[in-house]
Amino acid sequence: MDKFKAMQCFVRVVELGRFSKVAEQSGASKSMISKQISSLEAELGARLLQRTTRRLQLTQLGEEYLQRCREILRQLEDTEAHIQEQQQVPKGRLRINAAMALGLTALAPAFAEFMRQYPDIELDIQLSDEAQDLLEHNFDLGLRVASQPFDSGYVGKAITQFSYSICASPAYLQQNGPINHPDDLLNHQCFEYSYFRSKNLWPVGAEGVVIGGRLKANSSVFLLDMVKQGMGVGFIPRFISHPALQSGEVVEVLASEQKPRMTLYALYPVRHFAPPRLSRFIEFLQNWFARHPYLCS
Amino acid sequence: MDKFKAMQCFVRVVELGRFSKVAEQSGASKSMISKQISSLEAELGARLLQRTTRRLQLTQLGEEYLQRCREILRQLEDTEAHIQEQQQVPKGRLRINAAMALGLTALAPAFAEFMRQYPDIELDIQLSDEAQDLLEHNFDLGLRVASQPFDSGYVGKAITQFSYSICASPAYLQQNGPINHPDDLLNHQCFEYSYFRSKNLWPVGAEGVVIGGRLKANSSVFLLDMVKQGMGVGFIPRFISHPALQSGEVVEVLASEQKPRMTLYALYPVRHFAPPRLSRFIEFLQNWFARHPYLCS
DNA sequence: CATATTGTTTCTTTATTGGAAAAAGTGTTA
DNA sequence: TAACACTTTTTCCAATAAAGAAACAATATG
Repeated sequence: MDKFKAMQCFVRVVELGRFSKVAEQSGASKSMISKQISSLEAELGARLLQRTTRRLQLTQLGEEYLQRCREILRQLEDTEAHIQEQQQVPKGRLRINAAMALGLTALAPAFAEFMRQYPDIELDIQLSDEAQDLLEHNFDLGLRVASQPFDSGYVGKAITQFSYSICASPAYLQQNGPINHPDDLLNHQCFEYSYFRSKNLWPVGAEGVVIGGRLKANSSVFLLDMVKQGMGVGFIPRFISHPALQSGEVVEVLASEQKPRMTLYALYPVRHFAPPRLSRFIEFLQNWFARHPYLCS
Repeated sequence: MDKFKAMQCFVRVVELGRFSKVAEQSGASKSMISKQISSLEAELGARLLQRTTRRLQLTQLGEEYLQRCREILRQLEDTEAHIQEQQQVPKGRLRINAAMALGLTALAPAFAEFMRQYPDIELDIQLSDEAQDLLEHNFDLGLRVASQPFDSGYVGKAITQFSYSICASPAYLQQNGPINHPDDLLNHQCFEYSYFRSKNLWPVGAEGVVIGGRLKANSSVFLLDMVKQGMGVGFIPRFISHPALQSGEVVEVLASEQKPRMTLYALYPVRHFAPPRLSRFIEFLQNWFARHPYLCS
């Protein structure tokens, strides 16, 4: 039996509260988790968890063991991070959670270049629209645009800022008339983005414009596509619209108006020693976005 | 790979200085040790030991890793000892080194009873005439009659005291005359015991008697056998002669003379938490000898 | 330069791990 | 009280990894 794995498993079970959750989350089978815990108990000669099919309860011994397991595992992690620190070539696995739209657009080329630059680091990228709990899902890193405040226990590091662009297709503008002033938006089909805090208030011009239109969606990528098809005007993050703007498929209007910016944050659990692969990745991202300023302008 | 085992192996290799020594000592094959170290290095991505066929040398990284390994392993041991502490039934393995003569005589029935009393504890008994280095040979406990001072880093706990007996066979005494006074020994075949510090000076009577005879051997068990066969007189630890005295095969002479005593010590490495099975064993031995005082009288 | 010693590699055997599915347990609900 | 929904545990089989023997390679020593 691999005792460290078993200990890790035990800690995880306590954290998530159910065997099956640990199983699906760690990509192992339920039986495996059960066996790990059982063999740990057998080796110690003590029951760690009092379990019914409905409830898991730490025994007194389990409680004590848990504390010590955590300490030992932390120390092991620190040790390995410390060794890695002194190596030229970082290696290991990074499990990253990122916002879907980011992953599909701005981050993809950055990830690709990172993989070229660090051939010994494996990536496990999970894109999701909802911000996932990093600890629960065992992520090393989350990449999120700042909206919700960070949980304590996490470090949030600003990576870059993104700007928005107001886009329409040339054909649409031809048909529906130009947009030269924020107030012009009132006469246009403006798409609403579901996750936008201010809903149908676009923060452009002095005090914003309350837009109206027939389309509302929860995906900026989807909205951009509708813009391309000439269905209306979108308030689209520049990192999404950038390629389409370059190719001329869509054009930007009200470019000189002040629009809010959003900040991309890297979130990761606080630790004694962050594994070097993680520090490197964050540095890399900051550099990468510094070298690709058009996404922010 | 079982990282825990590998770390243990690594520490051991550094302690013993050679792969092959660890192999034979731990009962594994050389290839196993080699693989353990290699896979540990592979996982860390760093070389721990610079090795030629003649010399092992810790790399700088290896040195640091070693420290941390030791710390982690110690903590793990403490944790398990602490858990065991709270269990009713101690379990595990005890690797014990004992003096050959002790094991063959006094200790054998004690071990047997211990095994009956603690069915979940395995024993690995290594009898040897030379006192072995406990750490090097990975013993949990050494049972030695006090002679050499204890190394620092070890705890020595007195278990019991043994007395000596001066023995001869009835037939021998019949032929060679009785022994009623220490000086009578001068006219008898007295056996010399090689490991005796004072060699041919028997510490009996006021200032001892310088004995003479034709037989010298390094085993009291062997000497007793020669006594049984009527070849002469032996200065024999009582725990060895006891059964023969009981059966009448040999008789004791000069029983009322003062003779030195020797102390049986349990030696074990100092640790934060001694595993309960070890504490129990030592307690057990003390009790056992308290219940069998005839060995000491 | 031969030799003895030691770590590594290779190959085969053996033991262990891991997963799918069935079974058993447990609290809830009809 | 019985059916149920949801868990953990067990069982069995396949895949994987560990372990050992022996041949191999490397290197200080005399």
